Amino acid sequence: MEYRPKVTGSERILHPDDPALHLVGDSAAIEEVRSLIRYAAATTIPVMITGPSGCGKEVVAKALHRCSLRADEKFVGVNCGAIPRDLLESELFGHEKGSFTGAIAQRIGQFEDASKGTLFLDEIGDMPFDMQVKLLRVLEEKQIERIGSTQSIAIDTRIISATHQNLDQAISEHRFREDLFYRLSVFPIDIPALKDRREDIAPLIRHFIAKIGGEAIYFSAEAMDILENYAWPGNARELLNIIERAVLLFPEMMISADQVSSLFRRRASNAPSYQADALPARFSGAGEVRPFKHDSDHRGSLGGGFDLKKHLMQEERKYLLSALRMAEGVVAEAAHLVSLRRTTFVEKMRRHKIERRMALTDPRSGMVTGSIRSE
Amino acid sequence: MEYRPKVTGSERILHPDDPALHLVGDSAAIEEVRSLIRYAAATTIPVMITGPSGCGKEVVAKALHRCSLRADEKFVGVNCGAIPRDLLESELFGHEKGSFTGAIAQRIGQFEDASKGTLFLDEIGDMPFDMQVKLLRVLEEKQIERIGSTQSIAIDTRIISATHQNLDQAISEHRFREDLFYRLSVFPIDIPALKDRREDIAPLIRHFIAKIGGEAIYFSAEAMDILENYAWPGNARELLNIIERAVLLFPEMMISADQVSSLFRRRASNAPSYQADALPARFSGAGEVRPFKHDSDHRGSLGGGFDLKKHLMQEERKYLLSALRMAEGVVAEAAHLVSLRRTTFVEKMRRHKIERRMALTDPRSGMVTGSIRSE
DNA sequence: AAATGGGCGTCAAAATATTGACTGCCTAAA
DNA sequence: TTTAGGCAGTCAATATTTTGACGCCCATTT
Repeated sequence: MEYRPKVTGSERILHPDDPALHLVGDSAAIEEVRSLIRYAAATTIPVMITGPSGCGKEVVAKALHRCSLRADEKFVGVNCGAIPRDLLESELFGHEKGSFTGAIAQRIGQFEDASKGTLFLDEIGDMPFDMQVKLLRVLEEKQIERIGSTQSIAIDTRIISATHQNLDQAISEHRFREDLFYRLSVFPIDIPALKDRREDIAPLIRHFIAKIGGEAIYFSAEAMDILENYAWPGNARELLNIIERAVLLFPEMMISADQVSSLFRRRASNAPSYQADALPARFSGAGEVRPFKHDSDHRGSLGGGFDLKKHLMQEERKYLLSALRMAEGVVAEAAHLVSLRRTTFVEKMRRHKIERRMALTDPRSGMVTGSIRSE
Repeated sequence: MEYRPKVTGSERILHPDDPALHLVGDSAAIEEVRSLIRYAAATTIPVMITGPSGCGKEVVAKALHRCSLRADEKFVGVNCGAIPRDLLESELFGHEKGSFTGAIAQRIGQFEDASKGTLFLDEIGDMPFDMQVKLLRVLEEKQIERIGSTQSIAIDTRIISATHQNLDQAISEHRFREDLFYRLSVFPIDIPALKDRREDIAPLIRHFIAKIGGEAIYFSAEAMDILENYAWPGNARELLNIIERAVLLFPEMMISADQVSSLFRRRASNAPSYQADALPARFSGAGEVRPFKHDSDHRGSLGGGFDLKKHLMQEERKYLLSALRMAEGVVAEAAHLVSLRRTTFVEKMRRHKIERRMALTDPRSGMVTGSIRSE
């Protein structure tokens, strides 16, 4: 909604790469994040990005990096929660050859690697307490020492940290150092959960579909309803996963509400290694005996939730009606239009309970030829 | 569809209704038009809107009116080209009772009607030469006389004119008065043809579908390609007509490229009065004898361009593959998913030449669980 | 008025599709 | 090693769909 003038000319000193191009969505929250990024990009003060997991904290960090003055330098990311506790120190600061068991060769730490650039400390809330101490010292002295070395190396690294944890609580529980917190959170950016900015869901879906790049997919109106009203506990990442599944499962299809539901019901066997472990459970639980010979056909759609025959019938019906309308009720021509024999068309009409006059209920008279359109 | 801001508060003197809300599209051209409108809205100088027919000149005029200081006054439109030449004077200036044959009663002209408001003179280029003289005099004197009256009435009307003609040429051919032109075109706004701002096509399509309001429609990727690359000689109006047809003919459907083509091939019988005049031509030309027994199925799609059976087969195939992928290649479960008997599913697979392993060619390993996504 | 031509609905034969039964394979449990 | 159970592939019986032929109706032309 915001209107930004195009600066085609010369200047543009500051934002070499406008972050609006990298964040998706037009919600007030995202616009706010955008302007925070623009502001922070002009500085090197430490930025703390908070928000539930999967809401795109790395994306924001990278956008910030890319429109900062360090855009041409390295962006290095470290997931402080994912790296085993005793490797984290080496990961961050590096080590000299032989400084501990397994230290076969010298190794440059991420701080050094990101020198002049940006270091992104993800899940900082999960950093072990003793590492927090070391990190704080480094930040204060602006220099590091590799493990096993006594030589200090000056660093000039912009720190962006992120966490999904409530650090206030972590501090009060003494799991996180308050002084470190204040040093990292000089400029806080909070990203709300996806469910609190539902306007962004549709743009994100479009973005993901385009980004994945394979065959396109389309969602029916009801399907979009479901997607926009889901709680998205996994936020944008979960949405991406769902869209990836959808593109894989339903390429070049119009995805119905039922099918969207089936996307959420994730398959029992998640790990591809085992193949049979979860399958029996699926079957034992579900119906199995199922006495045959229901006299009619419309059994209440089974496990999957959708029904090929029903779908094909609906599709056929829509086409029959379209053709009949195009032919203005002339069955012979309608049949011709969809490459059917007239008699076949008639039979199908009977099966679908379609009557010729249903094609003629056109409320509009003709095309608008006048020039002033009153409403 | 029309949006009128609630002026609950006090201020908001200038743009009570931002035109961005009424113009669709983000092309540079439209952005330019928007800022021109914003500028002109603050004044009462005459505005001349030029551009090919159907490109939305009335829309622009209304947007301008609605965000001008006269937004609360009347907006009156007159199509100078559509009104018979001898009625135009009366239409614009009104007449006294009995002033000419047929003047049964007194009539207020559009100039008076639009007093304090905005008068939109559409297709001004088609205005008869002698009317141009009279119009010029009115503009210069800022007062009118009803036909058959000698009383002058002061008017305070903002004039917006529009034409699809090249007025320079009309002037050089002495079909249009140069002095009138200069009086009307103080502030010119030119709207480019739709084909010169193709970025606007997709937003317009979305806008029209929403505006029409009925059941939604969807376009396949190739269908959108066609729509975006068509020349649109009728500009936005033609696009609207096409979308109206599409919504009517293909409600809640995903519209294929073939179907889009059929939207353009407008029906031979446009006038509903005759019904049989054009049909014979369509039939005599097309194939009729067509010796049966082509050994295979793929006969070259007939008249209409699309083929229900083929479509249903494609649809079926997509569903079979989806189900098979969801079931990770387990036919029995795939069948279950789409509510088919296993044997039926197998038969369909054979017909479609689908093999079980086609479901297993999944390039991605699993979901991304790490947190830093490199690209 | 009769003839022509196109369209509509119906029907029974012909073409297709669906289904349950049967067989064999494989794996996991006994 | 045997057994049990799930699954895939095939086939003939059954069910459904498609199709050409026929008769009727209406409007226009001769």
